[in-house]
Amino acid sequence: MDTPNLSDKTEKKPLNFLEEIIENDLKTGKYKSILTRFPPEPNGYLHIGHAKSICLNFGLAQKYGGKTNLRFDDTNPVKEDVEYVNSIKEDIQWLGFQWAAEYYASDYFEQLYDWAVLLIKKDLAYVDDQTLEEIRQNRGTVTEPGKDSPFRNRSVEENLDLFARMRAGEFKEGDKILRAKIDMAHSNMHMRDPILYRIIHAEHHRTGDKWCIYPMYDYAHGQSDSLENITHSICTLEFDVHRPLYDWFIEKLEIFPSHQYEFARLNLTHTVMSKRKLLQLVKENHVNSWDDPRMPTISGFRRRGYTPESIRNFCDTIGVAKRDNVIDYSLLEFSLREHLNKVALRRMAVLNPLKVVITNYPDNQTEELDAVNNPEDPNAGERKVSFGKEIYIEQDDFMENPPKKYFRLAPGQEVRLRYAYFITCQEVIKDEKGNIIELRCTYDPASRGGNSPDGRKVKGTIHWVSAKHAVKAEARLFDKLFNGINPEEVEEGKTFLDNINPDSLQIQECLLEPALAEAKVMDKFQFERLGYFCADYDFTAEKPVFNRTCTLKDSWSKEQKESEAIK
RNA sequence: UGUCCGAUGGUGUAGUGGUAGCACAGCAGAUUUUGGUUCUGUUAGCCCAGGUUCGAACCCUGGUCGGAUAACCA
Repeated sequence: MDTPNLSDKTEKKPLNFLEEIIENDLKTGKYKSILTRFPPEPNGYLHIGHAKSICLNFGLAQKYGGKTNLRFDDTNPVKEDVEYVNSIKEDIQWLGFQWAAEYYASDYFEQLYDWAVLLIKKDLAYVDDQTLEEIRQNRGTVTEPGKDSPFRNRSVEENLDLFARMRAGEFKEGDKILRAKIDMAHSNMHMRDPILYRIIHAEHHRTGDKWCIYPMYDYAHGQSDSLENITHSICTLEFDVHRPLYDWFIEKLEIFPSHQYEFARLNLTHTVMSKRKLLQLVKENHVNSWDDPRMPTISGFRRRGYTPESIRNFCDTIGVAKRDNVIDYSLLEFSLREHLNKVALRRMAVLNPLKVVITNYPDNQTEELDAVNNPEDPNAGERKVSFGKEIYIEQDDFMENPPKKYFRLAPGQEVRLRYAYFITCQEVIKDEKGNIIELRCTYDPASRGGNSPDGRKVKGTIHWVSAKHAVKAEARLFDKLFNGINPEEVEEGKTFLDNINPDSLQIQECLLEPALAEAKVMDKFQFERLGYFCADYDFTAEKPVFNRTCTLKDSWSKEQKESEAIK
């Protein structure tokens, strides 16, 4: 697929606050070049919110000639898995980015341990025997200071001994932890002797059973940044209150001073964005998989038919700032359509077929008509489509009693069959229940290709497939997974699951022009007047399966709905 | 209730003491062999109150509202 250059429109964009910081750091010589990192925990699949972070971290590095590391924040073995590691790598690459180096926080466990020993020796860390509950109690509240642990003043020697024995596996989970010795009365709760290490007797997906003590996020993250000489450590807003601690470790350990900057995470209307909830949707089978096309995961969007370009452009368009935001889903779709419109080949397919017999067309005749592959791209060329006496059109394209300004087919009304002929509806055939089952039309042989030599105009052009040549296929039509702009906003006693849209997936048979049977998995098309579709992973030539990525903008049906609403 | 962060059209995002701009969405029109695309026009905004200043979205003070934060998660 061609990838038009979408970057030209970003050239003159004003700087965001991160770019300002970086340009200043470069200008003042604080850094010669920048190094960012994308640090996911491998405990789930990446979602569109991560895409924002990826585009930011990799994009910033690209823009300023720096590099970006991929680092898995794998400090909690019970939640993590290699399945997630692999999916994360695939998603980043699919988005179009390549990391300079691949690291794991677990690579640093030995170094982190040594630094913990150093902190103990400096009397800046101690082993605490309090229970989880006691620790919670003694932490105080936002208005009251906490209380020092009775174990806070253990000797350096005792702490060293205890910590070594923690590592050696002498204690049960919860028996002991290592804490930093800072200030139990600090106004920032994160500075009230934060926990550095806890005991977890679990198999780690990389280090196996080598360790039974694991560093906490706060103790691991900044030091990992520092070890890699990360210059700009970019994370979301909720880590803002962690920054003093991030800086504290760097200062006490006297290591490379990485700096943390926070931005507002992405929120999308009609979507949930927490890994916990997405995991729940998968585990409880509300969707079929992490890459279900209705999921806001990167793999879900990929399977749905989104292009990496459209997602990157979206991330670029929404900008980055520090205020909370909720992005309108339509902006994502705009970005998608903008790209697909340029690159997707046009094809004809009928979702809800209505048979049309052209009474004055020769019985056994078949014609090959020329059709443009993409009016937006002359290089896309043309194709032939077969035409015959019997065709199918869309049920929506005929009305027996049409309203005003209905440009499509109606009794006595003439329309253009795209790339074919003008036809006029002469007769409506119904079954015994009164359902319209067939139309009898006449065609104007002089209008071959879609133009009449007498210059007469028709207002409507509709798509069609030849009955004799059409290929049956499965169409998967998606709607929003959730009702309501914010699915997390629920009444008492309800959960976001109560906002699930029961009609988010509709599977139906459809008819395709034959060229579509030759598609390859993930090929993207515009089915004219219907929307953008992409060949699903389940697609085979024998049984084509297409996902509707999104509909086309449709000012007609919108107008219709409004006028119906008035009635 | 402490600390921290934030507040510009419906939604995002610029503007850093001198005419509030851009995108999406909306609306209206033109073009169109997709009721698509494209093009044109248009509706709509500085949280409030004081202060500094010739001049404030921007600086100061005080409020208000929203968010984060009190896991042995990240």
